[in-house]
Amino acid sequence: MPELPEVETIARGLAGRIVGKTIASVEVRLPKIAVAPAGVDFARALRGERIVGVSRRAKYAILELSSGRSLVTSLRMTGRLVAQESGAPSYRGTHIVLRFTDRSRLDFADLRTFGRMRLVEPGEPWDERLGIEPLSSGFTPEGFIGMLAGRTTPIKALLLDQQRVVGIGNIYACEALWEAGIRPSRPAKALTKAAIRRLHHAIVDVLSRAIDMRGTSVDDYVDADGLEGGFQNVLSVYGKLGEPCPRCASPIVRTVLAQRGTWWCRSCQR
DNA sequence: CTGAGATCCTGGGGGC
DNA sequence: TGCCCCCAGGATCTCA
Repeated sequence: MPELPEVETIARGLAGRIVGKTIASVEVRLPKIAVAPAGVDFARALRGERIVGVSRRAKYAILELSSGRSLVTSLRMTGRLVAQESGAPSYRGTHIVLRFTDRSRLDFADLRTFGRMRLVEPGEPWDERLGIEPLSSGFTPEGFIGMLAGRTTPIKALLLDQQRVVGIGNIYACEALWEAGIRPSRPAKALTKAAIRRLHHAIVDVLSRAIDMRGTSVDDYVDADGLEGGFQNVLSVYGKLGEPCPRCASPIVRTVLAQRGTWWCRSCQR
């Protein structure tokens, strides 16, 4: 599942591969994937656009286009955004192909077809409901304390809520809660300020380390060059049912919380 | 506002 | 071995 570190890695990789290129043609093989404003033809509108930048907001990769429009891509669970040279084979489930004037390509593949590429007009609000970026200076321990105040929601569910803090998915929610020593089911309002500070630090730490290691490849994630990340090799609890906790050696358990598999240590997460 | 549940898909795992 | 069934999971929408 591409979360913040994976999308950040993809965006950085794409920036080095496709910025400056001009779109010659667009092939839409599965129309529902390509979203455009009413009356705008996705493929036709993109033709002739030059890629002037690639960025990330939350779990979205954003191609900034020369007209001022943006191409906002969500990968959901199995989406892949890969820069390809001319003639390179496509991944299975490739639904949209951007062909550049130098004949290289940008492929969007998604086996489960939950992802989207959305063409956004200049100034069109598409991210109004997104919360704060956890790696921005605006994400402070004090602000995080205020965000959790009075909330009865299990802390893990709150971490997954993109209207609060963006970019955290199931993997990094589990890992950050383990690092902070917090039980995933704890109501947010029941956490002490000290625990919230630990969690704030753990979120920033886990996401930063995962970016340094170019993301976590547990399912389908690959970066813009088609390469796997490295953070799956240093996970502490995610997917580790029955394995010893790296901190206290108790076996890792799996429960379901907010409809998601949740791995944690009964002994040292309180 | 808040939280719960349904929805979308398909590969892969479990059961027999 | 083969086949069928069922489920995970992010974001969005509906409903209470």
